[in-house]
Amino acid sequence: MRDPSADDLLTWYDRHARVLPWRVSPADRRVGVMPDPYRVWLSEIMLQQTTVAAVKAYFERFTTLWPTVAGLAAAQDAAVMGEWAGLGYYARARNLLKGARAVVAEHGGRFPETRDGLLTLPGVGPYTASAVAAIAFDRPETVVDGNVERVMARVFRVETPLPAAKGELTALAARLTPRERPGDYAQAVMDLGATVCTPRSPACGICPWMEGCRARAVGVQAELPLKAAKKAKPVRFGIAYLARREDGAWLVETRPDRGLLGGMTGFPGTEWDEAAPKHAPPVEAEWRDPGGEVRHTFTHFHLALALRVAEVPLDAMAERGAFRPDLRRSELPTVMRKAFDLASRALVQS
DNA sequence: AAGACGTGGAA
DNA sequence: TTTCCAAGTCT
Repeated sequence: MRDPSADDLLTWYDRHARVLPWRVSPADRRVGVMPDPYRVWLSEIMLQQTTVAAVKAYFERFTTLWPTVAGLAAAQDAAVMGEWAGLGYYARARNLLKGARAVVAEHGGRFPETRDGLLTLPGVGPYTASAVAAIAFDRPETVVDGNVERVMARVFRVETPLPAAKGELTALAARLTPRERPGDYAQAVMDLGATVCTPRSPACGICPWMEGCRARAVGVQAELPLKAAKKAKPVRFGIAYLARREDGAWLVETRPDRGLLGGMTGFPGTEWDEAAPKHAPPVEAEWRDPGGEVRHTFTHFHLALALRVAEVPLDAMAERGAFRPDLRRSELPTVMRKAFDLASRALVQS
């Protein structure tokens, strides 16, 4: 069986490319239009382990607030973290700022144009460096994301489970990468994976690579790629304390820069642990149990978060955190939004 | 090098 | 309800 051809995929892409806010269409690229490297980089960081649907609104918001890398580099940390809230993997936002500032301070405000140069930026790994080099600068680099791994595992019928198969899949992907139109090609393989060669029930009937697909030939396409078994998530428990001052200010703190929800705004509370939490109220008050609890699942554990709520006077002195009259729900990570919602309902009724 | 690191939508 | 997983990176 002959290998799939880049030409066949590019022809398909010319007709079926998704229209995305950060993308230059194949028709426009053909006449010399190139995307803004800042927008490509920003979109790639946002898209790490995150769906296109979730990214769109954040991308529009960020590019409206900060249209250039210099603008982003000059932003306040808290403003950027607040705008990233809800998107997840908050180390990306911290590295985004570091990356923008590095581009301004160390590269004269222009993005490095090579894979190796891009790799020096914080938050840019092998995938993102290749993607920006290919898409923004038309370098013939091979992008290997989850889509490409899946497509290669099927087309070449690789039955080694991930992540062990990663190197083999990367080599196979590199073999197919063309010298011509590498930017369009990179986006084309990922579009193919996202819209045709999908994880469940791939649409082989409309696939430009159907004829060359080894998995399809023997009917195992839907079983590939194989993946190592996942570990069960433990349950962790904690208590969060939500104090609202008479003037409506909430007691919050900025979480430490490292670790879970690092750099984000949150409500003070106990550690989250598999054992029963010890009480640690951040301010003296008549704490009450609003009933119910916040349930939230992180990447590696389930959280059952009990709440304590209190109304406190204007002169209340907190041992932890600070009262924020201007706190917005939207600047909170999702687990804290859940706590905020539950506490708000409980405090309305008292 | 295996685990940490978020979230929401689909099945 | 649970599981899977989506344009990965860092340590």
